[in-house]
Amino acid sequence: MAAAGNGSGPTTGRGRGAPTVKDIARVAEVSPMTVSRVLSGGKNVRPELQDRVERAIAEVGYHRNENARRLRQGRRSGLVGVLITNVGNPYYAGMLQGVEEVVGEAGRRIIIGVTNEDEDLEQQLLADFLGRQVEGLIVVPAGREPARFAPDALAGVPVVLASRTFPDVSADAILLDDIHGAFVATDRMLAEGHTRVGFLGNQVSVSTGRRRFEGFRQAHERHGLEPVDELVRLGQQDVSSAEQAMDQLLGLEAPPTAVFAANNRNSIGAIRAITKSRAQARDRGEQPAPIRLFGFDSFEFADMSPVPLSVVAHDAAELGRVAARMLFDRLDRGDGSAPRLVELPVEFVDFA
Amino acid sequence: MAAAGNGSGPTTGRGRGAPTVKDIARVAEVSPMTVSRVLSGGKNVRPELQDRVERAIAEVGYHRNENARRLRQGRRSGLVGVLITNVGNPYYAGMLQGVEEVVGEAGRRIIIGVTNEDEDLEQQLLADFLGRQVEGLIVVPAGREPARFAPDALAGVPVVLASRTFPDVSADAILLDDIHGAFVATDRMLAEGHTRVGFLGNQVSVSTGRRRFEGFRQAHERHGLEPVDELVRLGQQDVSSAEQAMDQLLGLEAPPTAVFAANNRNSIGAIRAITKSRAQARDRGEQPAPIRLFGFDSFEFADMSPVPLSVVAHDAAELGRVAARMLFDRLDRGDGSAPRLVELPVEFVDFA
DNA sequence: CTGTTAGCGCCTTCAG
DNA sequence: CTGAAGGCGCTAACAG
Repeated sequence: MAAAGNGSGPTTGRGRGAPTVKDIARVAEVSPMTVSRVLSGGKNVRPELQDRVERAIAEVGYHRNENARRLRQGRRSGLVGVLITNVGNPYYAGMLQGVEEVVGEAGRRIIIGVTNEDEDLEQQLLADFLGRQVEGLIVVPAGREPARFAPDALAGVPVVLASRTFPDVSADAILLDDIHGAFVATDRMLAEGHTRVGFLGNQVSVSTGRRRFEGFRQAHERHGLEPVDELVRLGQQDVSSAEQAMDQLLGLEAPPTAVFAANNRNSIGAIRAITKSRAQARDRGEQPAPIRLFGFDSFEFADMSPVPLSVVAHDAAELGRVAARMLFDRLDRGDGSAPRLVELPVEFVDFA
Repeated sequence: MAAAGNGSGPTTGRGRGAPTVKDIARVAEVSPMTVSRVLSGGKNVRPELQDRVERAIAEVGYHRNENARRLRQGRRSGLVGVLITNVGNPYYAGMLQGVEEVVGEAGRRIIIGVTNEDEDLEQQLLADFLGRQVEGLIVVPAGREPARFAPDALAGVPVVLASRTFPDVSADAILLDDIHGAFVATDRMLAEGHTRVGFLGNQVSVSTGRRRFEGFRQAHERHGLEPVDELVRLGQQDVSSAEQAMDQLLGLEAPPTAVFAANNRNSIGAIRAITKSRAQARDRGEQPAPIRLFGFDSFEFADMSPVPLSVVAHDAAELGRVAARMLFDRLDRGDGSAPRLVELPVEFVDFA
């Protein structure tokens, strides 16, 4: 039925804006307080009134204003702010999925912000989220400013840094076992006899970039070697720039015989470049030199790569789930305890 | 400095909870109204007071409570509720990215809900979003209940249905050109001489499933044929169930010589099954029969498929952007105008 | 330019 | 069991 009569008369009083408890009260001929009681489960309300109120609610299509409710109760919003750099990257999408699972089960919701690796935008979104009374934050930090994640800067709202962190930040963080993963991958390639190993990765100003390069370097050190400068390419954020970087490596006079791609964007770019280059070689009637490729991050279809590939595999969704659990832990316990740093294990998988 | 002295005295009065305009007013020795004026740009405030207030704000780390502000102003939340079935599917992640771009540029934020194809959960999330005063909704509907998207049910909050819709729903919708896409793909395969063409897709209770099957059927009709019942497999929602379904098709006495996969999950599952089956055939020393594969949705790595593949390509992010623009159009114009239905064009791409 | 009053929608508190 | 009063944090509307 959904009362269409909308104007004068004391029926709904719905001039503009959503109906309120007052409107319901008027229709049900009770006080706003009784409406509120019914909305909160109907304890201590006479069944008859309960009924009248419920009918009125259905009639006008009332939805309780959760924000006003929380304001009065002095509670925060029930929102968790999630800040990622890019939803298009399946790694972050997977992480978001994991966060959502845990946050959703807790009856809370996610408000998302995409920073696109822009520090100013990140700062703006943080302020926006705080203004919206988020209960906590899960952030893949874009910039090099740990200060903005200090408790003071966030009005005491807890934050979990995900995937990336800072040297001396006072916040929980969940990382992958970047150094070890990169170390083992590189070590394996060096043990196979490769001496010129390429590196495609993030800027070292990003902690994942720094840590994965560190593992790469340590493996070289173990073999009495050093990374070859001209084979190191940093800063590729998407597949096409990664492909270009790999093209450049392949075009060198002495190209690498093996490559470590420090994330899935770079792995996929490398696969594309190698595939293209091999096709061109065959067109020229040459036998293309094989390239040993090891990538950080697994991804859908990694097992179908046209180029033999090994990966440092992990579970992005699990990282998201753990991040959310760490956040809730802190919400429950209060922010007394010291910041925690968790590193998720990685696996090594070879795809023929 | 961030005032540490936190207890007695009229300095901050921050017993618990975030500081408020009153706290700032006390510290700056002005009235709350002056604080409010400064927060709103400082028009009509003496520079000296402005300064005092700004200093106080910085000192206590104040963030304006956006929810209370909006309550007073009678404005809604500045949130757009986005309901999708699964963030892990790159198609929906891409769509989310597109929505975010447009919503973010408009200075609004996204609150997300993941329905996991669960109708009850969908209904619950819709109610939650309305309670949170979302300004609009973008929904990939999970169920078969158009009623819940009627204006009455949503308290007049506008909704744009994305990717899927219902026969007689009174809401804006943005779809892909499903029927035509499936028609052309199937028509091509039939024109190549295939007569037993498999179909892997959604249940027909989902509009994309229904529409894509309809295109499949129309193409058969055009060639004087009918879809072969035993080659039609519906309801695979993920890669592994799609792979199983394709396994079954390949195991038939007369397997299909061509297959139309109606979405990316089914395409990838089919590729996996075909690849596996071909490897097994080769192991037995047999020459595997080639399979013609055409998939709806492009996806990263489609061009690197180990099985020759053609796709009905489109831009998920663009679908998201258009959905968001349609929503804002309606917010601006008011809900006077009739519901709009937009169909995004598709392209046909062959990967050797 | 500044402060006071009042009220957004809701619910805690206290009186009946 | 029910209602009236008052206030969460903020800002329009109105005084000064």
